[in-house]
Amino acid sequence: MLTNSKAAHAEHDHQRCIAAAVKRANDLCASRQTRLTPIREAVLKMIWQSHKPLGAYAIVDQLPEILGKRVLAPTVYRAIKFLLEMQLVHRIASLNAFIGCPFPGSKHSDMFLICAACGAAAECSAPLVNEAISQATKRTGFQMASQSLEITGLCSSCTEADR
Amino acid sequence: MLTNSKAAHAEHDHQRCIAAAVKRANDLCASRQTRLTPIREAVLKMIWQSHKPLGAYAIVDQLPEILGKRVLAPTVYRAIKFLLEMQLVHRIASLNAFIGCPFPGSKHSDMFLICAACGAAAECSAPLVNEAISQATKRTGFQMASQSLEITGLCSSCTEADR
DNA sequence: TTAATAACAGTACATTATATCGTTTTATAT
DNA sequence: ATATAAAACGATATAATGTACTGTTATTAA
Repeated sequence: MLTNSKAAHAEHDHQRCIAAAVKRANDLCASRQTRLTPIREAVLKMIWQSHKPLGAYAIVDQLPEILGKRVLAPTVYRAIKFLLEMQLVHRIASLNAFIGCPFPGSKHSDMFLICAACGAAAECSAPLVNEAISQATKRTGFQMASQSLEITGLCSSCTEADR
Repeated sequence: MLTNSKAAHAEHDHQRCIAAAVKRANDLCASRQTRLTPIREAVLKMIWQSHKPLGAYAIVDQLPEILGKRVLAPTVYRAIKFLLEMQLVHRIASLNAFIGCPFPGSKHSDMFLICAACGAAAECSAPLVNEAISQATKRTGFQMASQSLEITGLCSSCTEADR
């Protein structure tokens, strides 16, 4: 199973984590001839500041720290829209919040493991889950276009912390 | 596979469908010693008016037709909260909308098949999917508490209509 | 009947998201 | 290099969704 749950739910060099995400973003935009403008890059960095899904207005509030100037909600939403289209971030519907995608650019339907204690969310690729969903869906005659699978609970770090 | 996708996505006697849902609700509330008040019943009926997930403010707007008087948003949200707690309705996070539950009272984690064409959503129980999710989740050390699985696409009726 | 609890009415407000329009910046074609 | 078109942004306003809180009414339990 491919997963970034270790990265999301445990200690790691997060500055490097952010830098890698920005590099992937730059590469992706270059290959698609789209522009990772300063605002878009700042929003992406902001979202990657932690592994916790971040709301749009939290981005609005905190963006000056990274961007050096204040921007308004529509600007942030425009940037988010772009990042979603580039698949650089995902929207967590159950939280109205956004999280960085570790595998940008390629089509994928992963599940998200959202920790109710620490707030972190891990994107987790589970082929068998997708296979089961695909089969179950087809069997009803439904033609699937996209899926959203969000799991809430306690991540391994927070479970251990409990004991 | 248990599914109500036929009911949701095809012609059927919908008045009976609503009546059955209200009866289940009455039974459930009786057995749990909670009250299906006129407002709660009206909200439930409203949600069951179609198999399309209904937004809270759509309920506010249309409820007078069923209830005979106007109620405000907090009242509707209170009723929805109760119906959610009784598991008489589900919230579709990706739509900010609510849909009647055909199997109320019992704990279950079903997938929702949401048709982008007709708007109908079908709750669909898929044990193999849940099993796969459970396994994949456990393997990361994550302790699952709840899940939300929403599929978007075209239902069989709308697919056929395409041809 | 009274006290406690649950449900509701109403106001205000918080949060999330988008429409619109004018301006600036960037890319493209001459 | 310059004109033109397209993309991105700034700013205002407002829509849509959801909740906090206070006081009142209805229901239940003692």
